[in-house]
Amino acid sequence: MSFANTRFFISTDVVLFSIRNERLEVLLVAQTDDLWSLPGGHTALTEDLEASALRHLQVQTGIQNVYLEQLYTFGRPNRDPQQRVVSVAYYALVPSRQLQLRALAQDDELSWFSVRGLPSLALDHDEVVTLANRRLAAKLTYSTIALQFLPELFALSDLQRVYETILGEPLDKRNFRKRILAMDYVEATGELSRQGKHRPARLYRAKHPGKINIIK
Amino acid sequence: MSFANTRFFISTDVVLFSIRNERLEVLLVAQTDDLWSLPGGHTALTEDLEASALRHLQVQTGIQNVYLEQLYTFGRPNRDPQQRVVSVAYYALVPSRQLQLRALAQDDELSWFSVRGLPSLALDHDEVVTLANRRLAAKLTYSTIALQFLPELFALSDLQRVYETILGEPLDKRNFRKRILAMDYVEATGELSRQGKHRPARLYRAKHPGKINIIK
DNA sequence: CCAAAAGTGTTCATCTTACACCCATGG
DNA sequence: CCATGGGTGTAAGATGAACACTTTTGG
Repeated sequence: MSFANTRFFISTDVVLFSIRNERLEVLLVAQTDDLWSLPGGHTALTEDLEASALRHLQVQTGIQNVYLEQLYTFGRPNRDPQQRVVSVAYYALVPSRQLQLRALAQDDELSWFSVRGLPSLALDHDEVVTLANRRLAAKLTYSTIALQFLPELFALSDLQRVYETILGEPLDKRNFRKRILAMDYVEATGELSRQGKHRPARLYRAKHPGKINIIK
Repeated sequence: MSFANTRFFISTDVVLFSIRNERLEVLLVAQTDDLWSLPGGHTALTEDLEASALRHLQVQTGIQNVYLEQLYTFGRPNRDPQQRVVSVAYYALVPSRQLQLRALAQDDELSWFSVRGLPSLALDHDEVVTLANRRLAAKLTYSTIALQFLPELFALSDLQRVYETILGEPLDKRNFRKRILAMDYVEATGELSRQGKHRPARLYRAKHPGKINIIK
């Protein structure tokens, strides 16, 4: 087996999710008019895979400090007709506040799209998004991953909205709160939100921010 | 970025599990005395990743027709000190009957090891096995994956033994049977096992063999 | 007739679901 | 004082856990 014949390009691609406008949205990079792709690109020979994913995300979108998790590796021989590229796909979650700031600072080669209304995507990126979406929904129900969509301080109704948006169905407020509090992975801060013309909400914080716990 | 500098070796490695001697065991390939590795090796440029995993498994162990699932991609820059290799790891399950036949037909460069008693492994293969073991245990509880360890016809007590072996704890026979039958993914065949000096067991078969269903 | 594994139901505790009203605030 | 979202408990149903004896076979 010749060496030259067994060497591959590797790329890392990131499905960056956030919750905006009560929808689950994905950040995409414009390739041409009407063709979009996931942020990502070739990995350097000396670079860790995760570092590669974070680097491309940073360069192309300015976003840092995200929750990042490996999703799947896509390697069909002709997924890219130009050259053989194996793509190690990741997904990442950012709070909506953080992302609104960054997105506004970017030019219009970047745009958010609802996962139910994606434009044409390069290569097999639609497959990647679909898989990431399924994984996210599954993980919601048995982990504390939802907190990654929220800022440091949040109201329980904010958290409920995250679940409802991703699962696509309304949840009972009392049962939701009971369940979340019983899990014991958030704690009340004593602070109140005081926004909107209604009763202020108590603000909570994650007990172990950045850490994803598996529950039950 | 130069082309020559961004091309990687890719290998596929397989954690092949089976249940032997009431234990969860893994098939390893001898590298040297006292150093073992997972079956696997370089992927060819025109080859699909899954095909690569199956090919190395076939060549090195003679085993075919296994349940195979992608596990994780390992790409730390110095995981292999010789050269930069990114490893796409898979795990596979085979019924104990099938494997006994094949294993006996092989020479002694292959050996089964209990997951609690592994020898020294090459590279990061111990990490790979640990992750595969965790994934398998998790998947047992929410899918029909356990059936992949059994032959076409099996008794419910065989299935129970699979669960007990992987989970490492005894299960209540009545509750177990109730649960399995309620899930409705196996059906009685009417045949009996008639082996051993005790009452014969009814034999069941998977309703959708080869297909892994997510349950509940 | 003895040993060994197969087969079978009921009870109690726990968890899950459904459901409606008062509270605090801003305008 | 009105509109808006925040906050709270209980009862009924579903699910899960504990538990012991009879059956069928081979030797």
